[in-house]
Amino acid sequence: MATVPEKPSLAGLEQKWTARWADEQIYTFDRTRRRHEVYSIDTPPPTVSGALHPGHVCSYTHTDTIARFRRMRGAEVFYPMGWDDNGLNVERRVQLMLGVTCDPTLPYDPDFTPEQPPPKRPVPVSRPNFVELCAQVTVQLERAYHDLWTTVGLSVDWDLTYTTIGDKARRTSQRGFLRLLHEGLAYAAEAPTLWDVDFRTAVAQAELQDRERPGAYHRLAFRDASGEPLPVDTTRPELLPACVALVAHPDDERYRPLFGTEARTPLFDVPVPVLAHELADPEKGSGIAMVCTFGDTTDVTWWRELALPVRSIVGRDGRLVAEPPPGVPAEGPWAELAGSTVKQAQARIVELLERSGELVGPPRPITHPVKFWENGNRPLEIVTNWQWFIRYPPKKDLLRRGEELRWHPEFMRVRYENWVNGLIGDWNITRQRFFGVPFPVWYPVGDDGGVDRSRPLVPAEDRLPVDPSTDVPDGYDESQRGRPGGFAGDPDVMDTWATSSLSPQLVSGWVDDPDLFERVFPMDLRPQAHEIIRTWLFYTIVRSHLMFDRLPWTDTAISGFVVDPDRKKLSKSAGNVVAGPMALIDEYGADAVRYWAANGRPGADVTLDLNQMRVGRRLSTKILNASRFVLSRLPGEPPGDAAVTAELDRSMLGQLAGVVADATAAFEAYHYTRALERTEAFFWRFCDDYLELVKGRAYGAHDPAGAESSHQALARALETLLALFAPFLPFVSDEVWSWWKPGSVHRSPWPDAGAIAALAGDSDPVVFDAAALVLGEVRKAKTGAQRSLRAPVRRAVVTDTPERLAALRQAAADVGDAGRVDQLELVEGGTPSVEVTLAEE
RNA sequence: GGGCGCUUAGCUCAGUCGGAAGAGCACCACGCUUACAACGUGGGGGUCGUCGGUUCGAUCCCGGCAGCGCCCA
Repeated sequence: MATVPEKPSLAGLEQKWTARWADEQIYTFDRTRRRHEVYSIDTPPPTVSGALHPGHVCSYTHTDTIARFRRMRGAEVFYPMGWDDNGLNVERRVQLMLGVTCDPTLPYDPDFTPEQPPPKRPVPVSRPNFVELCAQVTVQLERAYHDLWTTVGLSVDWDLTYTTIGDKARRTSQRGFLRLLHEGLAYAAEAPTLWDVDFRTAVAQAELQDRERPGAYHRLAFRDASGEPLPVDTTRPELLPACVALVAHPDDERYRPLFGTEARTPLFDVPVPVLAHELADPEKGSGIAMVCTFGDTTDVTWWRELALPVRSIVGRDGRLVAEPPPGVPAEGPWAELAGSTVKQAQARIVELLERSGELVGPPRPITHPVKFWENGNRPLEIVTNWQWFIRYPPKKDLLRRGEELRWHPEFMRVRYENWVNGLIGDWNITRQRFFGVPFPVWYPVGDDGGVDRSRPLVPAEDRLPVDPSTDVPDGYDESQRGRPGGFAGDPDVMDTWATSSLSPQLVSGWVDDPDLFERVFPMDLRPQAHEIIRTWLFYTIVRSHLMFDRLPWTDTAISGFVVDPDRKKLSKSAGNVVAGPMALIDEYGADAVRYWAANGRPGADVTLDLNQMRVGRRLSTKILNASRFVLSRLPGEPPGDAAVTAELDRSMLGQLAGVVADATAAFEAYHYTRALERTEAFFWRFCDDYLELVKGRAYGAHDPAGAESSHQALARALETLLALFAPFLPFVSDEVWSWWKPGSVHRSPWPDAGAIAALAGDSDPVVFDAAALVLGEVRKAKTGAQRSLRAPVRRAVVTDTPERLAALRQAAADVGDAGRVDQLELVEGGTPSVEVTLAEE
């Protein structure tokens, strides 16, 4: 029988149950189960950058409630965790924490230890040293994440944990790349590339951000074919030496006569063609624009579509290159520009133009959007560079995949469609960084010492993962590295998304565990935040489409983000420090923090609301106390065949069956918030009304049959409510479960609405409602008279319809007990009322 | 400039099929009652952003506008 603590408490439940769940392997994936029995989750690997905030807890809790529901519903849940420790975020973190910077030209120093505290000026270290430090830092940070996730009660199987920089990730990533390469879906090209001059790396379209920046139109005096002045507006006069054409709109009457003729640039006197293109905006500036290689993405489009030559002037360091572009003499103005930064070059060239009289009027200041890398500090430049690309499938195919996928909430689908429709070019997966997955590629070095990028050397798949900077291609030896007739490794690493876009393949054992892969792939659920629909979700669909011709999962649940109340409310309230997630758990308990999180619907932003956490804590306490009461009333576990005979009990169970049906349907549709709401609302009615009404009968105040009926109803209702709460409040629900049941509630079956309905039989919901209503009126009378709720009632007269009175009559004795009513009279009549006369004091 | 979402009590939010506005918190009052005073019981509190349309009837459906937020350009 139940062993109920004298004074149940929430204190220490997290440690107690976290340890026990781990010991008993409650969440361990049973890999003997077949695909149709499995529910598999493609968990977002959090970026290991060190900053944990309540937002993490929120969205991961959402997923956990779904995982727990599915597990109780009978599915074998495949729920891994991953760490995104690959890429630039980690590099930046390491540079900051340890005061080091990577210099790939340095040799490895096995004895290097970072200075403490980190020096102000970063110490250059070799690439192997740098990668080593990245690995050390991520291990530290991952431990903190692991502690938070277990304390908040995520039911992940930790044996399945992966990282995006580990061996398996590199194998998966490199194999995925090689497969696409063999099919011609990955290719290398020397192409204009968005380039961050500070971080010295290429940037993908998805990582762009427009920022409003001040600029100025400068009017430059070109000359047309007949030598007449042709003023052209530009915001980037420094790119004049890179000018390869002028364009205007085909319908622009002002410039139509010039199409097909040549103009000459000011200062440099270089001939450039005047051409027509729809993208030229007649409203913008002079209506005729310089095409430079390359000022912005429109330049790239013009350059490609109009088949223009290249005159590159900006180098990868953001400075003008030493050699002038073709057609521009090295002497003269170029000599004054070479080697200067873009900013310096602009000032200089404006001076030169003013001196030559080729600047028309003063510059006109404007504010315009400029493209930045989302992590960058200076505007992006466009440089030509050798890069690896993944070829996108046709847009219609990608859109069809978006339609196939079930989105929760539905409206998030639009963001995917908008993104696909706006795609330009292919996916550049090359990053000129250090801590990432290298391309598994070498190139032959010709006898002249030149690297031949057109004939890449690739390893067999069973050699993966390889690092071309230390490994050697088949048929060569290390002495031939960089030598004429030898080989050279590809120096770059992949974009971190090129790895994380394979997360379903990575966790499912695509490269090393075909048996597991069969059992969990394609997966069921991709939970993630909305701001990475255009990156992670999109790229994952692209990879799965190209490699498997199918969606990687059937459903995606998109979470909103946590809104900081300080930003909305008092911004300067004294001492209002935003608490970290661990501090919140310490103060309110993990169940309470989860309760707050679960109030955020899929796709909706969640306000960080400490009050909701208090409410969650109160609910948890209530569950302890109510359970203690119920269990202390049961003389033993009621026999399985004990019938529920009292109409009040059946009415309550009938309503509970409805709640179970609702909660189940809500969960199936990923509306966990609604499932919680329904459960919680019923639970409070169960406590406030049913427990009060049934108390006397359960004590045995009347006949044994009535007592037995109440015992059976109480036991069934309690176990049902604990199970309904289990996905949200895993700690307190398993605590109570352990008082009287074997095993864990989290491996127990989800309640069956049909079975509860069967127990209730042909029950009438009005019995419970009417009894609760009268009890409420009796309380109101006592409160209004400022009397104790124990105060006896001499007489209560209930007026209502014959039907409702008939229902109430079934629970009359219970109402009398609970309200201490001496005489309960039922009168048929028009206007329903309850008249209460208290006994004399 | 285009798209999406939101706007309901002081606060955080529900509101299903178009049929008399809901919960919790906060506030006020009362009550130590044998599960719970870290509690319970009850009460007050609304022009459902705004203007128009459809309808016998609109928080709900349609259109315009405003504010807030996000995504894209």
